[in-house]
Amino acid sequence: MHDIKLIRDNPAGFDAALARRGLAPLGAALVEEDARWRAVSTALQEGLARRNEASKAIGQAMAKGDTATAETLKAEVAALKARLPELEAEERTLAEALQTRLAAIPNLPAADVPDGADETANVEEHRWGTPRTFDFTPQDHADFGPALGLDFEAAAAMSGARFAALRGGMARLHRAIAQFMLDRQTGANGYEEVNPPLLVRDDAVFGTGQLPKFAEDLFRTTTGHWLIPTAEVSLTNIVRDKFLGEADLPLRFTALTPCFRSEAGAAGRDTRGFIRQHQFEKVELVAIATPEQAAAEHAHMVASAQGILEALGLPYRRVLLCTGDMGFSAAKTFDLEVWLPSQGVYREISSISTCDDFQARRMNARYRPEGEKGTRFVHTLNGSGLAVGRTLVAVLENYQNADGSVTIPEALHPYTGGLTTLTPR
RNA sequence: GGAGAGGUGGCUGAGAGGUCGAAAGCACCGCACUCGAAAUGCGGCGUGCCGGCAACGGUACCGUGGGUUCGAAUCCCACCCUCUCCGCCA
Repeated sequence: MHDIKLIRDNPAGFDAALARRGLAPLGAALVEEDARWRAVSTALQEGLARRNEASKAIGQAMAKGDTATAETLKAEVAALKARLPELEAEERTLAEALQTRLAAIPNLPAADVPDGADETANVEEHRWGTPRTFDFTPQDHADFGPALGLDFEAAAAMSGARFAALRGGMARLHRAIAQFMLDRQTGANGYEEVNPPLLVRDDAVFGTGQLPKFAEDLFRTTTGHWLIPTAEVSLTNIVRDKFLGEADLPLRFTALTPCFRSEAGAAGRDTRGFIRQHQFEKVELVAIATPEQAAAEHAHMVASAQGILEALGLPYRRVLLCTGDMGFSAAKTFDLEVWLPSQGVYREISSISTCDDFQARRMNARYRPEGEKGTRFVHTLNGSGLAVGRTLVAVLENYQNADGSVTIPEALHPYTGGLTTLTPR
């Protein structure tokens, strides 16, 4: 959510930032709407002030037993009051309209984000690891996975497309990956483990920015709850409506949760395999920071996610997203992309964003700066550390053998109960 | 699901139609006392919005939304949440 006061002060600057995102100018229209609201709001406040003044006088007159004066004033206020409901209604309508417009505008890109229309303008910043040279043609996990316990058929029969059942060693490997990640993030990386709600209300999803614009990407229950599309929603909303002390910051949260996405806009994309599912698990990282801490937290989060890939020996690259490829709430985003030998490309496995105070405004999350009066909005950051399903795919493909088996990376051995290889049945 | 109790400032907690943005205590900040500290005393201390360079003024906010009234933290209605007991249940 944007601060109307900043737009009021510099509508041209606001439009320039929107243009970087490929959006049409809105500044002038917003400023005009804001001016109309303020005019009505001021008129309403003046009316209320007069009413309050007179009511107070009535109280004093009655205390003195001066009923005549009291009755005169009562008539006066009654007349004045006839006008107030209209003003109130108008003020509310205008305020809501302005809020609705503001709520639909994405965050503005940070200054150091490269301009661009789509992913082709993203900037590769870093590469780690050398893709393995195979002495056979590496296969797609969707082809050799089923023999190892990746059961798409059974899942399709009960749930339809974009679902899978993991069985036997495959399920164990998946669980091992998740536990390994969670242990890393709660250990040296300093994130507090959270087991959060998976069903949340409108306000929570509005707070992180998935609502109101992206309802069609989410699943909704008959009770009106939303299934979280990412634990970013649950973890970030921990601080909703809070006034934090500066000494409490930064807060770091992590959670291993299922994520649910309707994939409404992805028809036909990644229909084979385990890459894009309606339901998947992810270890999410969230940080709540002061504006001054945010950049360092972003770097720490990136390092925390990269550390997983490095420990698993999975080649990856880090990409700085351009203005046109960023999500709604993000001011600056790094994607980590893991090497998939069957496709011969790097595929997104983590997205790590700083949202400055955009989400904090939406959920009213503030802190009291030390040695300063008043309050400020916190900065929020989120990132995957990592997506478990896609990590499973990366492990399968990068560690596959000519005979259709998969060697489990050593870092996972403490979690696999002695299992070191997945062997076709 | 049934019965009951309750949601007030950072915390505890009073207030039960008017001068209540709200007592008191704790916490916090400033000043005094002190070599320093503790203790003590004095003062300050909510948030949003609008106006103002500012001092400050106005307005809204006592779970949320409506209603009654000249006037609502206080009365009425609905909803949300918390707690206790009973039932059911992983």
